[in-house]
Amino acid sequence: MRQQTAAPDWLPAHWTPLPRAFYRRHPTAVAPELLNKLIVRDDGRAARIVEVEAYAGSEDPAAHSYRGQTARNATMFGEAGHLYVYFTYGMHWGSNAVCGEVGEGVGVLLRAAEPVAGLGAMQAVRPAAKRERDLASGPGKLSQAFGITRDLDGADLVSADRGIVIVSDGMPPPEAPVAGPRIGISRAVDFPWRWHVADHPHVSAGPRRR
DNA sequence: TTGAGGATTCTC
DNA sequence: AGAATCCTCAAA
Repeated sequence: MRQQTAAPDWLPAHWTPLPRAFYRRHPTAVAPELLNKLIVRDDGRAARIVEVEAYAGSEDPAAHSYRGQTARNATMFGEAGHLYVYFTYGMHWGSNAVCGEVGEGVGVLLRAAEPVAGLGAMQAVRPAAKRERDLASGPGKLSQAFGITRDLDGADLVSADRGIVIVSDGMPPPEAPVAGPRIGISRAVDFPWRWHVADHPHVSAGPRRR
């Protein structure tokens, strides 16, 4: 009989986890295709991904993995389709989907999403959010809205072994996603490796203008 | 052992 | 514009 990973029983019927092969490619190929996919937790929280950035390991001076594997970035060097969670600025968590082949250290940062279910639970853990579009319109906000911290580093987004998964509900990626420079980095600042859904209100505010 | 910097967010 | 806040890693 055919080997197939069973979808978790808490997942709505028409929400299909993205397969391992989806992630096992270069992050610049994966990133724009993650737009309009859904990130989902086993308590019902779900949000549509509207902004992402690719980080490409040894070819990318802005990547955490640029100088090779360390304790912090070890998950990035593992199997594609797992969640790489990092801590920064003393208080914020960032969530990435590991891509490529084992050992490459590449992935896609999930920068912003539009909540579609479990908004009450998100608001409860995002007290600073005044409006719906404040819930997950930034990498730290998205992680906080979904309760993503160090505990979930390494979670498998394909099997949903730890109650978090990325799925398709049938909506395709945008035909013309907006590409541009990544935000908040100090090296490789011109790589046009950030993509977002055009004119979407849940995209992050972007770099502070000077 | 140290300390600069950080894939940010919030409030003033 | 400035503060918050602490982990990581290279070694200035």
